[in-house]
Amino acid sequence: MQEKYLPQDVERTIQQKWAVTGAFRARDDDARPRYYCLSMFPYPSGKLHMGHVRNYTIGDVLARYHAMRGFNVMQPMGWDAFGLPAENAAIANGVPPAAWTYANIDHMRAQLQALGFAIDWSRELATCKPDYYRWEQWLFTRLFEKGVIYKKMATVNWDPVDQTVLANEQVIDGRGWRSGALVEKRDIPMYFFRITRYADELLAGLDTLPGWPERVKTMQANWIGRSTGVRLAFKTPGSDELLWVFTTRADTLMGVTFVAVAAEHPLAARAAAENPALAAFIDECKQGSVAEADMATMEKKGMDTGLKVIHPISGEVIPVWVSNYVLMSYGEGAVMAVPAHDERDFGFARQYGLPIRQVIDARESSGVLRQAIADTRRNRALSAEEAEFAESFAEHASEFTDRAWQDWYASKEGVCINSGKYDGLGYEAAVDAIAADLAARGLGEKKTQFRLRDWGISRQRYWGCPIPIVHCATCGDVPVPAAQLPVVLPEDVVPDGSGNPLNKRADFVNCPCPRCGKPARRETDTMDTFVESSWYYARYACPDLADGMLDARADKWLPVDQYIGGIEHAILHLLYARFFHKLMRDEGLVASDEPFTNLLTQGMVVADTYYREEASGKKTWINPADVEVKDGVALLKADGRPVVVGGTEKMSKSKNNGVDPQALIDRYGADTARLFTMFAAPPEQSLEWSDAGVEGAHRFLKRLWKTVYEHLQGGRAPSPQPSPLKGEGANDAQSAPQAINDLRRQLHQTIQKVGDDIERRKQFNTAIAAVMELMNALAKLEGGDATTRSVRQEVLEAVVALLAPIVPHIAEALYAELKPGATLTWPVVDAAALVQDEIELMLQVNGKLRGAVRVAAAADKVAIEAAALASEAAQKYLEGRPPKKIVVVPGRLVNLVA
RNA sequence: GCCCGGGUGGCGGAAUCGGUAGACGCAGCGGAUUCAAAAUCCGCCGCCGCAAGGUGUGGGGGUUCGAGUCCCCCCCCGGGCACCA
Repeated sequence: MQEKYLPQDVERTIQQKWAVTGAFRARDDDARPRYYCLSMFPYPSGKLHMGHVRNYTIGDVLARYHAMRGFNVMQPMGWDAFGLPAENAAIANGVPPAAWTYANIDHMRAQLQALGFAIDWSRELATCKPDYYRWEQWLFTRLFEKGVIYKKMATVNWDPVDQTVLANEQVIDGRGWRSGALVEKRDIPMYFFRITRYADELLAGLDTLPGWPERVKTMQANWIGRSTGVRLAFKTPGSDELLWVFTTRADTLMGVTFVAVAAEHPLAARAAAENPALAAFIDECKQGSVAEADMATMEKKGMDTGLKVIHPISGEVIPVWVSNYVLMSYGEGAVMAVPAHDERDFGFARQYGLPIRQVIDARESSGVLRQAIADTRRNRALSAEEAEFAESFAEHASEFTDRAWQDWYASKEGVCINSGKYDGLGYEAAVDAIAADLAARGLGEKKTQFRLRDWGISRQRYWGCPIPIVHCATCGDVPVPAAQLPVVLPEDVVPDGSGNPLNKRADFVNCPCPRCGKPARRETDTMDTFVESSWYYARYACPDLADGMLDARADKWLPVDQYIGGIEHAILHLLYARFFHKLMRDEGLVASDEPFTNLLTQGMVVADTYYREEASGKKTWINPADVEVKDGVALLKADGRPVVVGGTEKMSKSKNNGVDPQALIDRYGADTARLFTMFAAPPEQSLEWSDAGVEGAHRFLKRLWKTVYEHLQGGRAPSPQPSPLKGEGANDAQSAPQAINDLRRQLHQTIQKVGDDIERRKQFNTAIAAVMELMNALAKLEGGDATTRSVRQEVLEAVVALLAPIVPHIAEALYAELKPGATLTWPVVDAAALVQDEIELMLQVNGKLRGAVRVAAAADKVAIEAAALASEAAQKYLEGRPPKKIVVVPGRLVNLVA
């Protein structure tokens, strides 16, 4: 055995051994229980960043742990290879996206291999390869024929200078990222997946996923946004036409003071025909990006159309306004505005001097007021501000000050007022009564509405999976027949940033119509890259299948037992993948309803961002590795001049703040990199990157190596003894020294804890800490007698096994020295070693910690109370008076309440 | 703006079911070893205080014998918002 720990040597040797034995091959015909462990595949952006290392180490720890416990483990890897960054690189460097992508894949694969992940590389796939996307196209044509995919108009960001569609990310402050031109909204035809047809099932399915984090399920449920409300109509004077709106607050119908419609609403267009000012306003609304965040934060603007509608119950005449805060894509593209009880309506009404009518009495539900009332009841004096507020609320609520308003606007708790016959009704009763009255007049009904919209997948981009449709003047949109698939994307193209280069490729565009044979045009839009990532997990089961999308092997491996990926995918990717699984199920391709049984959402690895701004306003992002921070000033290492500090953000290509883990691996080895990332923070929490602490992880591994080396200098000791351990040369009645029994108890407690931390809690930092504590305790154990050496051997064997999922190279090398020829398996807890005779309880007096008492482990409440009362602390703090009450928490503490 | 998380020493974090706040590690300080340094080993290390003791988990209030943990209000930071992946 080498005296010194040389990670590079160890890792090279062990990795070669794994390669030779095919250690990570997942067998389709293995009868043992399977464990399909999947980490989200990376976008091949160039090199691994710390987020990848973290993600894949978590997956690897779980995969290796389960392998040690006897599971047939599959851990595959692939490449989410289509996407925008490849086109950006092409624009910047003139390299074809295909060549750039393949080069990146080769480099990143080598990095993953250097990290020693237990990946079955025989299942590797890349989504940009025709043998992968062919089946995506095949499924597309099937779904198109079924009507699950359809075509309609949709709004995109249009850069009028570059003459191209922009991604939301490419719109910065309402301008195109390259041209700087003001972005416009433009309507173009797109293909849509009818995900809304599955909305109910996607929502209900969340309840069948106990292995998913609650927060992810909540986010998805809110995203789907099922709401029951009322769809109701306002009549137009002098015509049969109806203006429909959807509302979840029909109980506030009597408080409607205006109706607001989206700029794209047909009614607005009609009014604008005779009103140039209105037409100009509608045009103005078309400026800016389509991103919802932008829509929601922009200044609310509106204009009176001059049109009037009639309130369906009161018959009142109500003005119709056009406003940019109403979205055409949600509900009916029109809302009934109740300024007293909706925040946006309220703001709008105040801005334009529209009337506000309170129709819900909800003062008790006010948070601020509730607190004030509670304080008053406790006779706490209110602050001047609170008192003033409470008073103004009580007396002048109807004056609609901004603050007072906030205290009733959104509540469903109050009862109707100022609402005629509905006065006094609560939320549900009022909605029911109003819906019934509307139904009787044919002006409304209860309706379930979803926030979720159909999934538009057309992208006006080159580097993506071609949409397999041919446009024929005679036959219309014709799906490409299965025999003619795949529609292959030419790989020799270099985009220049002005539109989709496929349009300029006659050899791609021109083709005969598959139906009538006449000359036709191929669709040049490609698919959203979320489509590829929605089914890759299934393809890993049969990546070599040449004549179908999936075969029977899919159900052998699916659903995925453990899925691991960034929290940033909590909604979109995970919802689309769940949706796709149901589409594949309904095509008979898989049997299960959900793709991922257990989900671990790792927190983001974040890092500081730095940039320099050019005169044009364009920002150049600078990698933190190239920046030096001195006395709070950030300087570029290259030129020593300052750069702007942009805040801490998710590591990303676009902000260029990824930290390259390669330096870490080169210097300390993969095991140190893995140990440190697992030790730095629990997986679900975000991790602010810093290099400090890596040394500590490396030191620990060196110490472990040295401890094993020194122990083995005296030869291997025999296997662990059965409990209870006997002392050396002692007779049967005499037990081993206390120190040895204590260490063995700690050892078996640690085995228990580490297994629980990995398997149930999925918290590896505490598992590592427990092993470190055990090693610290071992270091204090002295002596070279047979019993001591045997326990030392037992501890070291266990420590190496417990760490093996995290630091597999060093673990395997040390295990081979400790137990030649043996295979690493998970250590077994010796229950007898855990037994304790005496325990220490904390002693509190009036809830304050005042000391401790030692009692027998089996002591009952009476004995514990007696011991507590007899203690020094009790004498001192009770001053002779008997306690009023004694609280005993078994195994923990005793509290004397005086 | 809306939805979802988070906030604990100088730093990363621990405290799993309401029961010893700060495990483990980093940094720092002191010591041993060394010609010296690195490496290594030992010890100290929330804050105030000489001490006794007090105080302390973003801020304010509450429930409880007992609150980092539960409830109410507020502040700050991160993620997502449908064309970044």
